[in-house]
Order: sequence, then structure tokens, then C-alpha cells
Amino acid sequence: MELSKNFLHIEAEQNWYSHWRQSGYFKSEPDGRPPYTVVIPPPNITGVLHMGHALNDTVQDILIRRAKMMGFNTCWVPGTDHASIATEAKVVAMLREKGIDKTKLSRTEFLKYAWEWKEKYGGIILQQLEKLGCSLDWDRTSFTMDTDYYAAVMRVFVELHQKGNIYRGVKMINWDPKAKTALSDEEVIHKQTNSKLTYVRYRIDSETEEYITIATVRPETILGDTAVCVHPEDPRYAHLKGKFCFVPLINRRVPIIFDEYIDREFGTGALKVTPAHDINDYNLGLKYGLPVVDTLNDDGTMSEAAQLYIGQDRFVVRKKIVEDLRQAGHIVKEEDYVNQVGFSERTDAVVEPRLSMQWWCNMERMAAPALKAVMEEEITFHPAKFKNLYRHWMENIKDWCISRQLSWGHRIPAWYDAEGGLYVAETAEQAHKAYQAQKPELAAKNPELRQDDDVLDTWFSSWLWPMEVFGWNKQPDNKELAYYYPTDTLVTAPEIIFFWVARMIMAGYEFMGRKPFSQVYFTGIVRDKQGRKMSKSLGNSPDLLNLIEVNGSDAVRFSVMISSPAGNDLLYDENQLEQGRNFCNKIWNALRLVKGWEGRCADGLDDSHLTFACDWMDARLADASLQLNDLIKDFRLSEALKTIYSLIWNDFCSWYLEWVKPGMEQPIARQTYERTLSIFEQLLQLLHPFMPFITEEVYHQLRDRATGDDLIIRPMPQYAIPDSKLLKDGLYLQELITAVRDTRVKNQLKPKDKIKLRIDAKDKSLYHKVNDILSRQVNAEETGFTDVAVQGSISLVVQMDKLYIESTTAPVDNKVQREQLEKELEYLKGFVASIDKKLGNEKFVQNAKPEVIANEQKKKDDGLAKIKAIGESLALLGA
RNA sequence: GGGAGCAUAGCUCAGCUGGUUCAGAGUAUCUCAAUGACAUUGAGAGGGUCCGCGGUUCGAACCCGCGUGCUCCCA
Repeated sequence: MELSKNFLHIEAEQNWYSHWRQSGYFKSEPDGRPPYTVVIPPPNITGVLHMGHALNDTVQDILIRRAKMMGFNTCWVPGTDHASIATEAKVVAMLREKGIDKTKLSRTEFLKYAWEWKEKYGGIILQQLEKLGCSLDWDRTSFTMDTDYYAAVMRVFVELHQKGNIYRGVKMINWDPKAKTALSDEEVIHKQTNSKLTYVRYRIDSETEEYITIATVRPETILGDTAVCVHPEDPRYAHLKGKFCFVPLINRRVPIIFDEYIDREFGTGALKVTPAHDINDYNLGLKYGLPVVDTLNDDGTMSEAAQLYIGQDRFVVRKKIVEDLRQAGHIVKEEDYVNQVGFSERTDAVVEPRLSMQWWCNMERMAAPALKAVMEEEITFHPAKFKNLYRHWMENIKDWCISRQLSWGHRIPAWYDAEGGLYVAETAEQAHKAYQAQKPELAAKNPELRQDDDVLDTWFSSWLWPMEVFGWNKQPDNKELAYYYPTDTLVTAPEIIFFWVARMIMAGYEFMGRKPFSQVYFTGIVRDKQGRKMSKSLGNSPDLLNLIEVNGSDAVRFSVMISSPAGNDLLYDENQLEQGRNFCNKIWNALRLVKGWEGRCADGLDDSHLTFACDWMDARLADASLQLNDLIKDFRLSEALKTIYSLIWNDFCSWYLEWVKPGMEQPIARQTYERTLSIFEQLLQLLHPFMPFITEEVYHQLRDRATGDDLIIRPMPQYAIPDSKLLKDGLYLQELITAVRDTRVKNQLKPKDKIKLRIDAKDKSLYHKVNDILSRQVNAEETGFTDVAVQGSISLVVQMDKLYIESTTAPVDNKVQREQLEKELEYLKGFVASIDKKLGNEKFVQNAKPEVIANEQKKKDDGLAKIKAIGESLALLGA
């Protein structure tokens, strides 16, 4: 059958993905082989595939596919995350479009819509992973709100509550006024923002008209002020000790307090204190017993307590109040000011510090073993630099705010009775039982319990991922968990090292008593050409599915991997995509070439002149393969891909195939053909984890395969360390060919002009082996040895050998050659002189290692020999 | 404010344990090449103050200090 001119990726991708899947190659069951397990970082059900996933999931697929060929029982577990805030926001928006107001729905009704939404859209991202070629075990697909998973989250909550690590309390939290929920510290993104620093004067309560001026970036919070604070040693304010002042507009009389917390350099050195709306002010309030006036509603509008502007948005009020203060003569000045403002990770609303009753998880006890595991490399981080970051966070770990004022998620398993009594239990029945046992009278009279309205932070479920996907909760000693846990490699982004990685490690030790994974590989962040992070809001993320459709999955995988050094950010550039596409084309055409020889195979043909080529290519294969082992072990995947790329394009296509290629219409020896097929197959195998589709397709095009002979499951050969002499000889042959070609071009010999090549070499053994190849590659009609200079020829020197090119067609231009040789001679003389200087340096000879000195001596000898050879050639020219 | 990292060709980056690997790759640029697996190609060329200044050393892109610029994390 005729091969198409180009690789047709769309057909190949559909074909092979379904073939792999139907053949059960992605499936894993515990057996006698060693396992290699990866759990996917579960993408949000709201998400669509973007460049970040492409990078992250390609890396995982590479690791899995390679491990599979290495003989491991590989298991890559897919799944999705329910993503409370993001999903709830999507569902609310969808309802709004339908004209439905969420607040008018009961919880049950809302959840019905949310589940419908999940069923409809939640699987899209998983289907997109198929397009990328991901070899996930689809039968194991998990979701963080599956029934069993949900139960596991309940159990964990109750256990930690019993251990005293989970408690309920009022604290200052980060409030998202758009989503109307608490956020953890990790969900707040601090951004530099251009603000205004407003100087406002407060009248002192005294006989004379006296003022104290404070500076603030949040004038709307003035209405919640309950003190003004200055530094005790600040001479400017020493006279105000014991005095009071009036909050402008509302004339609240508040004390002037003195505390060393104040930065005297900032603003005027006087700080307004608003305990309800700033964490530091809150702490001051606690210290000095200040009242807390909460001037904001949960949606970010002013509350009744503010007295003014009630019901108006905080940002509107910020402008209005400055105007009103100005009218009243309280504004001293305004300055431009750049500060850090917290934004909600999910809704991008400006986060409001707010006092609130929430559920908390104390992490200190769980942090200890988790920190130790990473520091002592029970779990290794790649790159290791993230260990520091991790340690810093773990050593300063704060209580985790785990409640969210949302409906979509795991509802907090806490129930309250009419008297406010609390019952934490995995189920409502258990809670009721506890209620009846503890308060029989009340329970008889008033049997109803009210469940807490809040749900848990999403990460409070995903931290159980590596254990719960194998059914930990239902049966902690089950066969699967025993076999697959701890998993091998977690591949994720450094952005979620605290959110997720650290917490999974803690959960692993806490509930399984063992680490959840052995290695963590942190990929970089995908950026655009200008170095900006790819994001939906910037719109600089290309449409991945479209890229795959146009260029092919392999080309996309190539493009994200080739420029993704371990742990560094990836600057995505479309011309890498082109490089990937060209690479596919190159491989495809190598296939077309080799296939073209199939019908020209001849038995009994002497191919001894090609033995060198095949032996050398085998050695290169072994050489590269051993390098790959090390690179992949260290997660240097982009370098690994570069190594294979260069092996295929340069060694195989540019050199090897040219060396063994039969002449036009000429037959090829069957042995050479067979060896070429075998080499090609091995190259495909090395490349397969990176570019699975084209390699599988070409593998099948090369030969007729028996059922089940698929590249994806072909065991990787073990390569022995190759003969270094062979490798060196190959390089030397390349150098010879390049030098002669170069000389031809410089002397204006046309590619088709025939030449005669005469070689003056001390060691002729290599030439005997490669003469035929050399002749063909430089288009020489004759190649032979000589002991003397050949008159009227073009001469060149390659390492220690002198070569003479005789041409019948082109005139020999002495001048070009002379200049060239003289230039080289000059360089060599300088080179030898510099070594002489080194060797003449007594201190060098005394201090340097013997092998370094020997090497210098050898370099000098080689240099001198070359100088001699060039000198002879020059003498010949001068004649 | 605290901490971490980075700076090598126009661009993106390798360069491990200090020594020749005359500092490499890919890409971009320039020149040449048209029946031949592939122009999605081939053969070549040019392109570097290894950020600056000091120090250690026989010897520094590499180790140390200071400076400059950029990035990230935490508060």
C-alpha cells in the first residue's frame, strides 16, 4: 500500500487511542510485577484543558508510558475535583441566565442544579485528556464527591475533631464578598495596586482646637474606628497621653493609645484602629479592650453599624466619604500610593478581613512528620529548591480555615440542638444518637437537630486523593491500597505546594501512617512569549484542542516538552510547535525511505562495507539510551527529548540512512535492511513516551505485526555500555565527510563534480572500514592512500591526517587554501604557546592533578603534530 | 519588611566535580543547493566583555563578597 506523503495525525490518533484502550493497555490490576503509580492532580470540573494541563499531563504520561515499557505495572488514576467556589459560581451564573435567583432556592434544589451541571460539563476535561494521548486507567475515574469519597471526608473531619485538631471559633478571616464565603490564606492573591493614601485629621477632645492626622488607604473604614494609635516614644504625640479624639462625621469619642507596633516612619506615625476590618487592628483591639464595630455587610456594602452610607458598596463609599470629609474640613492631603491588596483566587473580588465564626483545623501536630519526610528525603522534591519553601511554610504553619459558606461541597458534619449544643458525627443518625444520649430530656421534647450550613474547603477533600482513590475509607487494608500505595510520582505545579502537596503529605502520615508518594516533580508555569502567565483573563492561552487538531497531539506534546527545563517556567512559542510538526514529518519520511527498500531486498549480497554504519548506529542507540535513563531519573525531560530528537534527526536520518542508502534502483542486502528496521524500531521505542501516536503508527507501518505486538507495551531492551572507539570512529568519519564537503564548497566544486581523494594517514585501519561510505558521501569517484603530497591537488588536514582532493573539473585556487591553512596554523601556534605557558608554570605543575598535566601534554603533542602537517601542506602549495 | 531564585549568541536555554568541549544546542539571520524519503529539506557561514566590580586559586562561566537588573514566594 502506498504511504501518504505526510503523517495523517487525525486518523492515527483516533485509531491508536481506541486500540490501546480496547486492548486494555491502560488498565491495571494488582499482580506480581512492581507497581508504578501516579494519581492525576484532579482538574476542576469547571475547567477546560489549557496549556498548564498539557504540560502537567504530558509529563505524567511520559513517566507512565516509559515505566510500562520498563516492565512496571503502571497505574495512572484519573478524576476530577468538585471545586466548591468555582463550581458554585458557575452554577449561580447559569441560574441567573435562566432567571433563577439562587437565594430563592432551597439547598436541595440548588444542589440538584449543581449535580446536573456536573453531569453535563464535569467530564469534558477528561475527554480532552484523551486527545492528548494520556494513558489513564479510565475504569478508576474518581470524583471528590463520590459517595465513598464523601464518607471518607466525613470520617476524617470527625476523627480530627475527636483528636482536638478541629474546632470552631471566631477569628479574623479573609472574606470574599462576591462569593460570600470565607477563604483560607492560601486562596488570597496579593497584588500590587495603585491606591491613594488619604491624610485625615481627627479633632482632639480638648479645650483648644487641636487635631491629630492619620493616613489611611481605606477611608471608608473610618466609621468603624475605635481608637487612634501612636508610638510611645514618638515626641510628636507624647503630649496626647490619656487623651481622646473624635472620629470625623460620626463624632465617636475614641481613645488615643500608645503601642510599639506603630511604624513611626509610615504616614504621620499615627494609625487609626479599626478592629473589625484589619487583622493588626484586631490584635490591638484585643490588647487594649477596644470595641469592635463591624461596618460591613457580607456582600461588601455598609452595615447599620456604620451609621452612614448604609447599604452602599464599600468602593462607592470610599470615594464619597473623602468628599464628605473634605467638605467638613478633615482632609489634609491625598497621595498616590502603591500597596498590596488581597484578591480572591476564584472570584477576583477584593478580599475583606472580617471577624467571623468558622471551623478551623490546627495543623501543628500533623506538620511535624510531614516536614521530616521531606527534609530527610523520604519524599524527594524535584527540583530540590522547593524544599526550602516547603520548610518555611511548615515551620510557620497556621490554623487552616476549613469552612466555606457555600452549598456545593462536603457539608460539615456538625449538628446543633436548640440550646446550641454541638454534635459532630459522620452521619445524622449518629449525631441524633449522641444527642439522645447526652440530653435525653431535651431530645424527647425537641428531637430535631440543625446541621451546620457550611461546607468544607475543597482541599479538605483533595488532601485524601492518593489514598481514597484506592478505597481507603471503606476498607483500609484492601488489596489495591496495599499494592498501589504509596504512589510513585506526583506531578504538579509549584503554585499548589501548600494548598495540596503539603496537605496530602500530612494526610498520608496521619491516616495511612505512610507517605502518599515518593517523589514530587514540580513543573514550571506556562507563560506566553512575553513572559506573562497564561490565563483566561489575559486571553493569551491558545486553544489547545484546536492546536492538537491542526498540528497533531504529538507535535503539541513535543512543543511543550522541548522547552520545559526541569522546574523552570515554560515560555510557550508557536514556532516550537512547528519544530514538533517538522519532526513528525521527518520521521514519516524516514519511514517512506526505508519502506521503499522493502521490495529491493536481496539475499546473499555483500554488505560488509556497511557493517561499520550499522555497528556505529547500534552503539549510538545504546549510548543515547543510557543517557536517557539518567536524564529521566532526574526529571530532565526536555533534555531527554532533545537527546532523542537529535539521535533520530542527526545520527539516524542525516548520517546512518545516508550511509546505508542503496543507489538509485540498486538492491539492498537483506541483513542491512533488517538491521535498519530493528534500529528504527528501537528509536521509535525511545521516543514513544514523548510522542505516542506517530511512533505507534510508524511501528506498525514498518512491518506486519501479530495481534498484540504494539509499541506501547514492547519491553525496553537493556543496553550495554557501547564501545567508545566505535563512537569515536563514527564522529571521525563525520568530521572527514564534513571537512571534504566544506573544502569542495570553498573551492567552488559543484556537488556533482567528481573528485579523486588521496589520503595520507598513519593509521589506515578505519579507512579500510569506511572507504565506501566516505567516497559516496563526498562524491569521490576514487579514494586511495598516498605517502606523498599530490601535486596540483587541494589539500586539507583533518586531525592528524592529510587529505588531497584531485579535481578534473575545477581549477585549484591556491590562494584560498593558503589563507585557510595559514589561519589555522596561526591559531594552533597560539594554542600550543598557551599550553607551553601553562606547563612552564611551576605552580601549575606542582598543584594540578597528574591526569590534568598529562592531558595538557597530549594536547600540546597533538597540536604540534597538526602544525607539522599543515606546514607540509603549505610547503607544497608554495612550491 | 522577610526569604528564595535567576542573569551565558537576536530569542529560548544546556554547560554536572574549577582544567580543551579553542563556551554548546535549538531557533532566528545570511549564503549556496531543484528529478532522488523529506524545501515541513540539505550543505555551509556569521553571531559571545559568560551582567559589572573585587576576591580565592597555578587556573574561574563555574567558588566567595559587593553592586546592578529581573522574577517569584511570604508578611
